[in-house]
Amino acid sequence: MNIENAKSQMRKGMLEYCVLLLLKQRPSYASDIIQQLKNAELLVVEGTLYPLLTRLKNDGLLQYEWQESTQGPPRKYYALSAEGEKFLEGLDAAWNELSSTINYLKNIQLSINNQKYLDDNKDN
Amino acid sequence: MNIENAKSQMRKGMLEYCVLLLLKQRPSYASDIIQQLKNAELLVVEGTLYPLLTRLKNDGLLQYEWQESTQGPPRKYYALSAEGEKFLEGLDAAWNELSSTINYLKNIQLSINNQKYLDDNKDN
DNA sequence: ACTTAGTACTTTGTATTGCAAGGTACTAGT
DNA sequence: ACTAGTACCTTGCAATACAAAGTACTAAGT
Repeated sequence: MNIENAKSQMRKGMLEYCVLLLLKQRPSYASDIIQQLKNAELLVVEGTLYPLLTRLKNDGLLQYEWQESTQGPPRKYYALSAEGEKFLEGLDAAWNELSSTINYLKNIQLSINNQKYLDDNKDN
Repeated sequence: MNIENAKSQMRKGMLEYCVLLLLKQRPSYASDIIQQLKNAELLVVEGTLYPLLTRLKNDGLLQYEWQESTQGPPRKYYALSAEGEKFLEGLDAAWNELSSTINYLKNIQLSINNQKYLDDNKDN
């Protein structure tokens, strides 16, 4: 068990949210997204991102259009669809829920828990 | 693609963190943990939790001891090991990172991004 | 024209993990 | 015995992050 694997698991699911957040702000192509996430200190590799983008597109949450580049092959610029925007609102809600759950768990007062522990076991 | 699956993916990895947070506060057995997470609005089922606890124990992050119950079969009370406490500190750091990454992505100013977008494409 | 380097997109195979469903076992009350 | 309640465990499946390897296009140097 290493902490890297745990972090990778934490990223799971969050990545989808992060990518949609980025694309809400402006259309981007894959390598650009990877760079932006790197700026936000979230490391993602191609083998993760490309299947994710394809999946989101197949689910109707994203659209793309090809754009020429002066620096190499053409790029697929992805952007949120209307459905994608709605979906993102759902993820916002999910994130807020999860975030407050964890803050709740981090902040439970020891005294309260100890009291509950005593109550639960008073008949033993 | 439904939002429920997305939420489930978000929970992935977080669950491990939540369970360790709970166990840091007091030793608990599986059904108790499920109930506590329910109170925190995080739904978890047996088929998820038991393998997780076993895994954490095999990795040396948890210990357990059997305790008699007046209400049924004996219970396995799990508690953090010393190694588990260290690991939890690592997860705390990972959570803080992820949390600030997402807040960063949520708060990027549109104006800044639009400017960058124009810069990136000024030669097209 | 050929080669090399850089950029971009794609696919395959593996490991991890959440979850539904079904199973085992212990205790207490009828 | 039998039933209900509680607790623990296992199996099989689906979703997904990631490493690694592959394809294709452009531009620059020879």
